[in-house]
Amino acid sequence: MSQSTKHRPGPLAGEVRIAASRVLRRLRTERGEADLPEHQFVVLTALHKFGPMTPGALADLEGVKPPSMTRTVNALCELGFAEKVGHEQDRRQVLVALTERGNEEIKVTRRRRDAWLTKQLGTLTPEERQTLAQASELLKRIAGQP
Amino acid sequence: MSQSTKHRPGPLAGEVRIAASRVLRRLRTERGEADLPEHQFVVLTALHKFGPMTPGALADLEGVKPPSMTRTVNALCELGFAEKVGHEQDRRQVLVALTERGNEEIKVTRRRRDAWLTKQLGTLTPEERQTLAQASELLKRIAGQP
DNA sequence: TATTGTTATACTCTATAACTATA
DNA sequence: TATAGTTATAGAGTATAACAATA
Repeated sequence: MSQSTKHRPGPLAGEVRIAASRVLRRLRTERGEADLPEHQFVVLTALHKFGPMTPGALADLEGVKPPSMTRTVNALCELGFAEKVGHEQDRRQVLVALTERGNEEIKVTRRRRDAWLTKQLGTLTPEERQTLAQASELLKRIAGQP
Repeated sequence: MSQSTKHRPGPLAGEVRIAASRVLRRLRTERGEADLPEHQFVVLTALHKFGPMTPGALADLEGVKPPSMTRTVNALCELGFAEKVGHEQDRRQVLVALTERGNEEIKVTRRRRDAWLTKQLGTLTPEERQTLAQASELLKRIAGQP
């Protein structure tokens, strides 16, 4: 396939999808036995990023139904990584907040997961790393905030 | 965070991981109702790429245990996307092969999944697309073949 | 005896439907 | 009556252990 072909949006889409899939697959492979399940970990990172949220808002954000999020939140609470706080105005609602232990867990897990990728990136030239930094910005822009 | 900081392997690893995660999450969101479950689809693509394989080899490749792969392969066979063929030399083994319908399914699914990403890439400049093309190559190199 | 694949069984995560408490 | 969250129950997908067939 020619270079110019790969720069057209259609063919490039396949290239980007494959590249992203393979990197994430490798990152998953490098996942430690002690790591939290992914669906629990992403809730911790959401709480870290947006602050305390209701289970309903977390369910919407993660694209699961409320009963599933109830389970996930309960598991995180039992592990001591999150806690439920009553909403002050609306007593139907519950706010889920990150605990100090949860915050620490995020940091440790990220370090462990990124170890392999960091090593690989170290084998690239500074120019290649710059290309990846720019590409990361573009991809995040395309994908939107969440 | 400064530009130079992001170009160091450690911080860059986080950026790359986040960017890849978000793009794949959006792609999953855009997934059609008619699409095969991911674990079935990746088996079809493996058969497309490597040709007929045993269930055991597929299990190793996808990182699941043999009983799980038996289930997945059976589902694909019932859908008519794959078929089992007896091994000629070693009659303990079974070869799983892609059918013509399975081949067609791969093409259709890929087109559907990449539609959203293609549209997003169309909003970028040619230079930005070139950056993404180069980055895709780098990421595939880092991640290795599978 | 070792290997390949399957069956039996249990656990996890998800969903839909029904229920409780509050607005 | 509507909304937020939970509980009850069922459906996928995966794993471990035990089994059958073949080498």
